[in-house]
Amino acid sequence: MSVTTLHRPTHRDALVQFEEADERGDLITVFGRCTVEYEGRASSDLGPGDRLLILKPDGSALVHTDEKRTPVNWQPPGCDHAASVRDGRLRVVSRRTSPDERLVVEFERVEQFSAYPVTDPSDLELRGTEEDLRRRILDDPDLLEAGFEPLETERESDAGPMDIYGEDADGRPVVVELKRRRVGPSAVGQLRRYVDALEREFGGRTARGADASGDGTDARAATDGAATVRGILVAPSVTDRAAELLDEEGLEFVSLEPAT
Amino acid sequence: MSVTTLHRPTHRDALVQFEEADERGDLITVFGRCTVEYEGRASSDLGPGDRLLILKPDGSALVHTDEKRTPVNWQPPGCDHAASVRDGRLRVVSRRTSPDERLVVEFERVEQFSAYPVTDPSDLELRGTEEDLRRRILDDPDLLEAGFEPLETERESDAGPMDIYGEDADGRPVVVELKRRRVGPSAVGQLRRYVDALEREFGGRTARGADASGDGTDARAATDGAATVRGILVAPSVTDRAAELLDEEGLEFVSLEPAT
DNA sequence: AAATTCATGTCGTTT
DNA sequence: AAACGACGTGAATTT
Repeated sequence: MSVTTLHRPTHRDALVQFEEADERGDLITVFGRCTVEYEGRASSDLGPGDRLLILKPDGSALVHTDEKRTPVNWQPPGCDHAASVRDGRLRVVSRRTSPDERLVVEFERVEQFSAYPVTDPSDLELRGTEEDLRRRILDDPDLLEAGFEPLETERESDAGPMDIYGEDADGRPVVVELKRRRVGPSAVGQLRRYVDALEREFGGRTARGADASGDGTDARAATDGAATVRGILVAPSVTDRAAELLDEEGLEFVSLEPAT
Repeated sequence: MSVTTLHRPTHRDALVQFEEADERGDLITVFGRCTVEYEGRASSDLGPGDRLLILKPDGSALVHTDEKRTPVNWQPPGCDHAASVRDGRLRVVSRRTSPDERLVVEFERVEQFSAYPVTDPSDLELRGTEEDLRRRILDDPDLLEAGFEPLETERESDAGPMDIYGEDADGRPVVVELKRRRVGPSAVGQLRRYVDALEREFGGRTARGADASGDGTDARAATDGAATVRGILVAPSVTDRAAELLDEEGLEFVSLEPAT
């Protein structure tokens, strides 16, 4: 296991090492003054500057500047990397198809070329996800509200699969939408789509806007005879606008975090 | 301008170079066998493996494996990086506050340490964005439909700013929501929020669900006396589910791409 | 390959 | 600092 490094190599030398490292499946970095062109879903040009190019054996490419977590240009996994010397420059091209995308990095000078034999046997263990929040509720449904009974996760509907589907203490259907962090308007819209889909499915009418008092105790279910579906958004908190929307739509909110 | 590189340095030597590079504002890379811990908005653990750590002078940190465009662990810009030697390991900690987050990378062995004096005077020029799509329509409003007159961009409403606000040939208010790529259900929800907000503002009633024929020519505006707001989604294409939703909501779609 | 949704999303802009 | 939405979002999962 050894790292290959060239300092201020000729383009030709860098090219040779690139080919060998690519063959070995090494992770390659190239640092130097370069320009970058991208064409694909969008297109971009980047003038001369010093950047770090990273080529991974899985076919991804990253161009990093001195700022930002996000690369200034990149290519997702699945690309073919190729290098060549042309017009006195080291030219690296990373291509893929569907969608057709091409990234071209041209170095007028290479300050350093390195190749790393990367191996990573470990998997990331991540905690505090939406999945954890779901488990928390399924383990103790009363966290949502007393008497809640989860019946299904990822239950299918015309609007797609809902996070948790169940019934409340009165036997009314309940759709639960989970978010691991504070939510805005879009999460309310998402919950509403599920509630609407379920009410269409049950042949009931939407409660939307009808229960202006917001206490959720209107008697339509009795007078109307149709199932009134409750929608509950579960998240640590909501923004003001999302709270207004929830109110307008007759939807509910329960504050819960993924982990204790 | 020169790159500093150490091969298989002692932790002490790596530490010294880290301090100097950090002081200079260099971009630092460390490659070697390490473990990673993260705690903040979520938390994670990563067992031993060979990875490339990148520390940027803006305070961001990236831990890259041999796969993926996204780092396996990271810290956004604005963090303080610090290194130390402890228990025979080179320990790099990257911290920030609000939110409180901490990334700890411990190298049992450093294969290579490098420091790059990165400078990037160029700005990325990106084409094919939503902004380009907007300009296209404002330059030639007939692309949307004959007689459309844009009146305002980023017009404020209870539901937030809308992309384009204008009037059609009949003087009816029109909300336009732009997307640079194929859209799904959430874009429809977003457009609907703007339309609803505008109809509340105008004191009108929503057209939602009322115009089941979908031809948009119902006479409520006349019989009701209230302004009926039209909502038009502009994107290259829509998914089936999004098309159904548009239909249900009485909203419209126009196919347009950012660039010609 | 397309569709849908989560994400430690990140990033920019405005309040 | 919070809110809101775009992003060449990426990545996982299911159809």
